[in-house]
Amino acid sequence: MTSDTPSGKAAGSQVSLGTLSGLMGYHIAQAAVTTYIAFDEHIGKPFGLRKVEFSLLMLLLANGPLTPRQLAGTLTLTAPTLTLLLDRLQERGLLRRERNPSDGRSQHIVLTARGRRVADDSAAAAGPMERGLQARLSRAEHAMLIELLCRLTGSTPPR
Amino acid sequence: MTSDTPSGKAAGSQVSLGTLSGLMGYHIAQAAVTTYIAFDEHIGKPFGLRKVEFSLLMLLLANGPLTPRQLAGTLTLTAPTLTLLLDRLQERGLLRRERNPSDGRSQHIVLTARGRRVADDSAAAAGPMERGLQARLSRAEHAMLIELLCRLTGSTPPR
DNA sequence: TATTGTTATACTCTATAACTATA
DNA sequence: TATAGTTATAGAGTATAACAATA
Repeated sequence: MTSDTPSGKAAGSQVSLGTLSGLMGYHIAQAAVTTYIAFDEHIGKPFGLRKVEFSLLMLLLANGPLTPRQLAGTLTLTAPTLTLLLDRLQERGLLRRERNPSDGRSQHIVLTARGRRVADDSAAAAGPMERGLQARLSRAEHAMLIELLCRLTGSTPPR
Repeated sequence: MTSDTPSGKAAGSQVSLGTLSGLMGYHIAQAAVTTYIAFDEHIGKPFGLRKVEFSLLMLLLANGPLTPRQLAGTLTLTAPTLTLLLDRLQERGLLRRERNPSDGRSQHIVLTARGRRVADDSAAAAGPMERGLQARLSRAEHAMLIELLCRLTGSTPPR
């Protein structure tokens, strides 16, 4: 951070955004900062998880064991990146790699008891996090925002 | 990228998102990927600009000369990061540093003629980029989306 | 002594390429 | 020969700390 103003309001407050103010990319990037701060406070720090790590745990929690290939595909990570990620989580005892008996090349990534607990607890912490973010929005607006974001990315909205 | 399926559809298609599907942070991160791809296509590649570089040019275009301090504050960059950024843009001849006669410590960052041209042209290219992103949204939905994002971040909406 | 900006350095993240093992 | 996953290495990006110049 650059602004050390006690209030938190940056010195650049009166700088005009110009073209940026009409661009979705800009506003989405700003919103990403907001959500990242909330994530860090509610999940990142308390559970020692980075965003990808949390996402990975959520995928295993929802789907049961998955292959590295499935995880990499869903999280849009390259294979080597995923390997390092799995290494870290395995070292922390949150998951283990199980070889597939019918195909020795592939694996199943399985949550350990401890991993499952961290996954459950961090998923629960996402509730308060989301309510904090919703503070400036009505319930309907929150749903609308997610709907519009899904439309923008071309993905299907939840439920 | 991990999915090399010709269609582009990843192998992880049938993986459930679980908790993630209700989290704004997740959807905003996904949307950020979409907007980044659009940026890269319309502005990044054609003009050889990264997002911060484009943003910086837009700020100078809208405000005229600014100090590094103002730029760092608005773009949420640390001072050293901004120095390196300015170095690169200066080397490309897009801007120059002018010392402030009344305070030798501070500077004014000024667009060169060439920098102004690149700023103008890339600002113009943002139009088609935005229309491409809007393709899946109505005009009203686009405005609504920006409005909701501003509300989320606590910033004041444009206009 | 405080402030503006720079230099030096290191760390995190992620990618590409080369490799091992299974099939 | 193709696929799943790993190791090795390198490149971007950004941060913290120490520094120079001005006030």
